[in-house]
Amino acid sequence: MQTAGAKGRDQTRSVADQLRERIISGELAAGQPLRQETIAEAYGVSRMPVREALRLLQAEGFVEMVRNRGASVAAIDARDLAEIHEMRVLAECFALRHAIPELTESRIDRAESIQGELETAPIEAFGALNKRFHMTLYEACARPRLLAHISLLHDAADRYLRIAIRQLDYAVRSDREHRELLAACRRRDAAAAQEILRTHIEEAGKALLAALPG
Amino acid sequence: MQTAGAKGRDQTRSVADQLRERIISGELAAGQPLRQETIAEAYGVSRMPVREALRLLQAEGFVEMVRNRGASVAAIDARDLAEIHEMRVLAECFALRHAIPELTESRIDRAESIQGELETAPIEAFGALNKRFHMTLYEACARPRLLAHISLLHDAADRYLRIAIRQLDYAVRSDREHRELLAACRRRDAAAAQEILRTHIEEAGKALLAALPG
DNA sequence: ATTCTCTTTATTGGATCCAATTTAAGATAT
DNA sequence: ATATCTTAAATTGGATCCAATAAAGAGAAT
Repeated sequence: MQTAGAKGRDQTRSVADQLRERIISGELAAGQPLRQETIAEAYGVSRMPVREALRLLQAEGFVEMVRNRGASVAAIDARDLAEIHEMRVLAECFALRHAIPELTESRIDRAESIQGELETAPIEAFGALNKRFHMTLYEACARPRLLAHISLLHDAADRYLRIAIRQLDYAVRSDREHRELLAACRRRDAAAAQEILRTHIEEAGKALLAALPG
Repeated sequence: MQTAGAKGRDQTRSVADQLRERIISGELAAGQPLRQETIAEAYGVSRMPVREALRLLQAEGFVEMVRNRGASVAAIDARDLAEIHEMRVLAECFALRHAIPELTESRIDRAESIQGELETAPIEAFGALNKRFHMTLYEACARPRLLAHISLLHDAADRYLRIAIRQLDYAVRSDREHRELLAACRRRDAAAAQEILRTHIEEAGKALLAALPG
């Protein structure tokens, strides 16, 4: 009998994925120390895959490591939040511009279906589904490096989202903007789509900032 | 007595830095397998810091890892080269736009001094000095996430640079464009500076593409 | 000769062990 | 009572050991 589902294959990746999710979800708060032994026990593995997972998450910017002093959950602040959304606007508008000429109806249908889920799913699923909606459209641009970059920015943004999500009536407007974006995509109207996306991301940033304590 | 200078502190970082440099320099060719034991012996450390270093470089995109089959130097191709330079234009023009209002004369002087070195230094130093020149200007924008992103893109681009650098009379034009960029910065002319930077990066991409075998 | 299978070998992934460093606590002096 | 020095506990970094997997090679059957 296995312990926590970490076993079976690629423990490093497994531990990294679970830790990342717990950091994004806010279960592990910013600044909280991440003791190797504790994590190892919790997942039923040795300290080694934990060490590699922490190293990986450090490279992704979710944890900070200090030599001989261990790892902790990376800090968050308003400045970083603003920067993430600036970078999202830049990268995602560019991706969308190049995706639109390559968009198939079937891909737009898939995005619309995800948007359908998004509108009925519980609020905890918002971050992941929202990311899938956006990525589904962008993937048509066929730029792996750019897509990986955007994916990371979404994960980074989701840390703030989970903090703010409760007092947020943001979801309603977000849904409307997603529908507008899909319509522009169906028309293959790159200029309009880009403009909708830009304000969509900027407004998301502002809403999160307003909900951020401090 | 120590072996290869890897000891002393933070072996993982040390090994990662040296491997990264050897990949960028082209000493380690694309696709070449990276055997843990071999690298460990070469640097006089055990396999463990090597494993963590490889994991780090994987996250940075310089090596590819397949479960139970080991690591190899990441592939390069024309498509990736083009993507890197697209992303550079996007990120660096944005960084420069926000840096220019914050530029001090002393910072511009520092960039000019680096450009001076660049024009006399041996060709092997071009990549590193070129990066320092650009980063010195951008740092004024005070956006750590963006700067880290740009830094990584420069390293990725340098892999192609080292391949092409020999048959390249690119350096002369690059120097002229750097001088023009500095002049625009001194005038605090954001629009002109951005335009110079955009063509500067685009032309670099084209020159590298032309020199790429295949 | 070729292909398939079995065995051997090389190599990675994970666990445990040891050393070095940092943090915390406790004793002592002022 | 406070500050400082000494010592002990906790924790990380690195090395070695063992197990699991995949590549390579030898041998047999067609």
